Amino acid sequence: MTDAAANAIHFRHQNINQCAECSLNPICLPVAISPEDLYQLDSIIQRSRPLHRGDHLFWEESAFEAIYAIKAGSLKAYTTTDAGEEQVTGFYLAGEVVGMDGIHTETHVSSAVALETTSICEIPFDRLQEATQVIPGLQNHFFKLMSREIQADQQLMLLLGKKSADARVASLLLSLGDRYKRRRLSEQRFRLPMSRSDIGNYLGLAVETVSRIFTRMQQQNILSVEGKEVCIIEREQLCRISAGSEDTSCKTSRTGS
Amino acid sequence: MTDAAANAIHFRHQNINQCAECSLNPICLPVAISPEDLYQLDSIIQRSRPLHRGDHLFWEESAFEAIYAIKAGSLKAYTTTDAGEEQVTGFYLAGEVVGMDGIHTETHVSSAVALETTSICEIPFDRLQEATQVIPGLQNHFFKLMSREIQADQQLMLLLGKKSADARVASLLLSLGDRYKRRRLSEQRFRLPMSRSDIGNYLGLAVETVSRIFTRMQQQNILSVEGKEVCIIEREQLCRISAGSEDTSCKTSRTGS
DNA sequence: CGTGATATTGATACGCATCAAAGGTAGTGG
DNA sequence: CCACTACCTTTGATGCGTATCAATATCACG
Repeated sequence: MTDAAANAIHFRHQNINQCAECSLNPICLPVAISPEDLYQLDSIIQRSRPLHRGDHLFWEESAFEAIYAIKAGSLKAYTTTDAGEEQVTGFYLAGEVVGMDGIHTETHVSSAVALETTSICEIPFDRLQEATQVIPGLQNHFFKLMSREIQADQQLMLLLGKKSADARVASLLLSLGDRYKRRRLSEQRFRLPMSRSDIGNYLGLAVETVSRIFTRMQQQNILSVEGKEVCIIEREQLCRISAGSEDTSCKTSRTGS
Repeated sequence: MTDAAANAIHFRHQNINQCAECSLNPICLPVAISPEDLYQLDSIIQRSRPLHRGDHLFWEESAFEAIYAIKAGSLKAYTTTDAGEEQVTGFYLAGEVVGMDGIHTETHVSSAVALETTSICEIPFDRLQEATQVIPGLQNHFFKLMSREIQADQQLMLLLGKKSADARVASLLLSLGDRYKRRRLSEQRFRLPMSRSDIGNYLGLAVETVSRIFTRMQQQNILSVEGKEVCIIEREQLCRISAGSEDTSCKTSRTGS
């Protein structure tokens, strides 16, 4: 056992176990871990930094050293193309884990930047790996986290490859709703932490297109949008649009394989 | 060859260790594992099935039980949208590992089908997890494999979200070349295992568009295409097209994997 | 209250999908 | 071996969806 770990155990009686008390406990990394093991996990987590809007958590091409759980706030991740433009690869909300892209090359292939004031739990990867060898459920849980990232990415690929602009926006809104719901927040009424430009970039659309779709959906009483505040009025309809089966200006099947 | 490696192979002659003798050894799962551990890994791998063109390795929504290393041949993975169309999410060549999408939900979220006659090494996931607790480098290597999948997906997202049709096709060709190169095959001249329709689906393009781009690039002497046989003549140019800027300088070999 | 960033709205242009049809290729059975 | 079918690929003509350009309008913030 390392000195640091020994220290951590020494401190555990004086220091509160933040993981155990964190409201995100059921959806973050510590899920399904016994209380004793939770102490150990807690001990390797660093919680130094509060980021402000625009601050970077890590940069593309920087050395990969840790993964990061979001305690509060939100981030966007993006890569830079050879031509110098940025492509937003994901939005990360409280309770979600970011930075797993760098494991392979030991260098981050994306940058992560705070969209608002954001608190981070930093988990050094080498320490985490040691912990996975000891704490029973942790390795599997971490595998699942990575697998979820893969699933999410594949959903986005599908969206970018096949769906219309309206379907893309609808999908994003539904996804955000789902994720807020996991945190016991309202699924229908929430605040978009990112700009229209970020949304467009993420969805492969021009800003103007995103804006137009928001206003059109508002006119059709599917949404209510006031700046960054969104309220989903007709969830059913949004699902239908997201799935591609729209009745207004409907186009049926495209590219039948 | 090192003495250790020589010994290992000698030792193996009594109990055949296919992993040790596999030509894909340096790029597949067993990379960076000691000969003794390799033997243990080998023991949990099942090599029963040779797939024929069109045979499925696993189906979407089937239970997740194993991951699969490709010994020879190639696969495509795809998901099915709510509307019933398929979206190709990836092509997998010899030496690559497929099926990691299912870990999270314990159910596959994509199907995998052979593009040609294909040999598979099946690795039961529960056995693999046990092995990662014992074999030092294996857990890390597996993390890296998953991370590589995430990186590849993000490259594709970038491609689908930002790039022109020509850039998409160029990127795919360069990626395939890179991957063949890893296997010590020609980077410039290879056979496309998938149909034009698969390519179009994967890249978010119509079949006709893919076809047109192939012919145009052939006219410009960038490629030579004869059916499924492709030869990259002007790699530099292809890089430039892939990067999106028709005349800025080409970077060195793109990762792509 | 001014100043730059962000968001909306309209007009036009262009890339790619779609439709249509011919040309190739592989696989099958007479 | 050839003929035949079914599928895959290529090529051309046309239209739609979304980007782009341009001009306000609105918000954030010192």
